Amino acid sequence: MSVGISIKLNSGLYIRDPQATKLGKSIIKNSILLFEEIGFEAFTFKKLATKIKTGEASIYRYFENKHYLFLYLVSWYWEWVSFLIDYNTKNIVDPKRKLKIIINNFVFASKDNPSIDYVNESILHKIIISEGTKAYHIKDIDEENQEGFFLNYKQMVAKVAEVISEVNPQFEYPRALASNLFEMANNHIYFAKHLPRLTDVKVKGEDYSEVEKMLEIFAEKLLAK
Amino acid sequence: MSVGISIKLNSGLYIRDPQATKLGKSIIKNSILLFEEIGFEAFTFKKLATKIKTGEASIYRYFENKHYLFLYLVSWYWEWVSFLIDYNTKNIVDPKRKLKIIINNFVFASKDNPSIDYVNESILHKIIISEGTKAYHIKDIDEENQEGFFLNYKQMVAKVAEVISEVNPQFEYPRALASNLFEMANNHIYFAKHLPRLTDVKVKGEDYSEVEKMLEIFAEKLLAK
DNA sequence: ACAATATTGATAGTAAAACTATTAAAAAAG
DNA sequence: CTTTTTTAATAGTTTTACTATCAATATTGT
Repeated sequence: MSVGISIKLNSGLYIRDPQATKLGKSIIKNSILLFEEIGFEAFTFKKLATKIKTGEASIYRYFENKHYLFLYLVSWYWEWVSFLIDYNTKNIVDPKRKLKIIINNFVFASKDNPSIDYVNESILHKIIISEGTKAYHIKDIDEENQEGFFLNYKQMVAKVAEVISEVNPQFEYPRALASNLFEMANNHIYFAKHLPRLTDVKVKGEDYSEVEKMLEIFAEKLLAK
Repeated sequence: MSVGISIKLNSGLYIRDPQATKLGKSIIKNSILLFEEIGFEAFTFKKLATKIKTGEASIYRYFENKHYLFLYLVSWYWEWVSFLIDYNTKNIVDPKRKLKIIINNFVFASKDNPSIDYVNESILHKIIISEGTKAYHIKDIDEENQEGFFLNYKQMVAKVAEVISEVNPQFEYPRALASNLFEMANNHIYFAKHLPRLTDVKVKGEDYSEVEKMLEIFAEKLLAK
């Protein structure tokens, strides 16, 4: 039985709603796998089409190009983390505990029972860690922002910033800390794996607990009164 | 008169040393301008060749491809910031003052008298802000790291981490804080300009002083004993 | 159940990007 | 001032990024 998660994303991101058809879901599912396998640069619609045994043109009927498909997946992730935060902080009143849970969700981004079968959240998380920021480091950032393509990220940051302000209403940078904790979580998992001299934490396999601990200490020190 | 800065970069980054010839210098100079004008994705060797009135093939004699040229420029920036830190913290003993100067260099990355005429450091800084992280968010990260292509970043981070440890020897994350201050400087200038709801600071034109202040406060709180 | 409509699969084609190769002309070095 | 290196000009190949067409298949509305 599904827990009833529904991920609604800006309809400007796609031409045809991929969640509405079998082929669309296959595009989502397999693009996540393919981005992880070969990386953003080498990813092409032709390769994806071959993988899911359809024509290149069929994919173009769903997404204008690789960038929009990627942004769709990244937006999905932002929504997913938002959902996790809501789900896991439900009925918790202590803002410090809430923030700890948020940090845990930034770092692990996982949930025991999977939500939507055609999205492998764990692989999606890996993509975000290695290249998630490419979704918004683009020349057309202002036009796309105008279209509301980054609302999911902003809403998630606003949600976290609110908790931060609850922890310490005097803290002047709640949004900056929120986005920084999110970015740091991804960055330092990446650094630990690939450029270890840029960090002090170690990760072994999927064990990111040192990253989590570091973020907790950072947050605690920054929000101390 | 030049101050005598010499920027030495890993020779694996290029096929022929661009600093050694007129055309090479023109490639450096104009690629900085072109990356800034049209962005990483739209940048091609053909367009660059047209801009500097040479053939595409001539550029391929200097750099294997766009990625290596870009990495060359980003490495230049890392070296440049390292130089600025050395230059501006010379003879200063108080580590807290040193760290303030480092933060100032992360945010402004500028120097009154220009160093090398064919590199516009101010435009290079803009490129780093908008897309610098693309240099190391790549599929071949481990192979390229093996080749030493990120040593300039690592050395810069090590240098800053040392100052951080001087400020507070008990602080457990000197490298992570060093890389984070650098990344935050770029990120929050970008956010303030393009995705303002992801930060709390404002930038007006080239005035990044709010970013600087935020980083100072972050560093101070994190390093308080 | 069946006609109307929408979606797909298969094929083909164009324009630009990402290179490689060749050779004559120009520049630099000994 | 001749040998060697470097560049300019041209041409060609493969791959990417995308558009168009249309018959086959699925979906939907009654």
